[in-house]
Amino acid sequence: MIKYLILGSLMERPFHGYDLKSNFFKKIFKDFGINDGQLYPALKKLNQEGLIEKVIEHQEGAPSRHIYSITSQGEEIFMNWLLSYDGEESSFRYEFFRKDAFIIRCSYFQYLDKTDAINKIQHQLDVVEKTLEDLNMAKQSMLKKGINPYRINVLGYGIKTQEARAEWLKDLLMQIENGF
Amino acid sequence: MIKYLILGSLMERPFHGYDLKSNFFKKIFKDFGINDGQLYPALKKLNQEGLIEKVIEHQEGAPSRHIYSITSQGEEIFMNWLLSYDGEESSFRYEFFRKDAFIIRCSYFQYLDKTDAINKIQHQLDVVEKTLEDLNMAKQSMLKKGINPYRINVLGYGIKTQEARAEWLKDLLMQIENGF
DNA sequence: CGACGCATGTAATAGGTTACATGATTGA
DNA sequence: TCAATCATGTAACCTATTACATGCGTCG
Repeated sequence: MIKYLILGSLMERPFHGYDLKSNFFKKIFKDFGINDGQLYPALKKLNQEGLIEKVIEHQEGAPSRHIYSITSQGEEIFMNWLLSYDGEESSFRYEFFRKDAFIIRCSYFQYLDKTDAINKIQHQLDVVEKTLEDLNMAKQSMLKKGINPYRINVLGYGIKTQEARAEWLKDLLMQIENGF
Repeated sequence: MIKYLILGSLMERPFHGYDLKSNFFKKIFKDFGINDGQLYPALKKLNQEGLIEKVIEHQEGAPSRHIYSITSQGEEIFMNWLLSYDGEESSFRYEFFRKDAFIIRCSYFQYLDKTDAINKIQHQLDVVEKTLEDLNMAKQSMLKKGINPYRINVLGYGIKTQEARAEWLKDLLMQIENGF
């Protein structure tokens, strides 16, 4: 997946590794980073496969930058992936279950007493509301920058799911307080 | 994570591997399976760690069953995990981005022409609506069986997020048709 | 002087998927 | 007879995370 995230970024303009990390992947909203251990080997591999090419830019008094651009072969691979449906079938299987630590725990809240369960749900609600603030701020900044509408809509999807999560948590709290 | 899913199942009653796979993980709703390559080694490891113990039940004309129960040490580990907040902080980071093939593609729909984009969104909407049907049916069957309310609510969360996704997709279609 | 930002990378480990391997019974 | 169900497991692989390693410049 990181493969296509990198190719997709390079469709826009050339990037060097640190640039991708800080400008593209990270700046959209806090905590959304990519780790070095995945990024640099991936760039190396894509370069070896001929999907991206690099120019090394030497800088005085600073480390050299390896500036990557997408090749025509890379563009072709990217566009094929973009039009394909790979990985879309099993969407929901992984989406809300098996990866979401809170939701998994929630399946077992029957083993907690009422107070502990309520505390855990309330804590999650606080996390979600903080997340929503961050996402809304990120959206405002994207709107200001005139970023393309699809990307803003993707962020909008994040907001929508977090809102749904908050509503669900509130409803769950109410159910527990009323003894289900 | 699989570790706690297994321990959590064994809190309810003893299970053997195939039983877990078919009754517990799979039957809740279609396509939610666990693969052998993960389950059996995990059971072995948990047994070695003393968190679960097994009794081998020989059957005539059928393979033996390895029936696992949770130990008191396993229960302790499980309850500690249940009360902890491990993995809950970074929830949204992974949830809607980076794992969801359709959403990732959607960020790059600017590179598709309008018809292709609409087709892809419509296809996703069909998938989501099919998923919603499955989830709603699963919920009905859980209600009939009298399964504990927390678990039904978890399924309800799945339904809620898929409904939000469907609404978002419809809204996106409208935006595109109106030229954003 | 120490922390942080810039900039690159490697190594070890963890987690998960796919494919392979076996073998009996049951139903179409 | 062929496929499916029951039942266990291993091996190879891919992906991702954490930690380690280097080194200069700047700001407090």
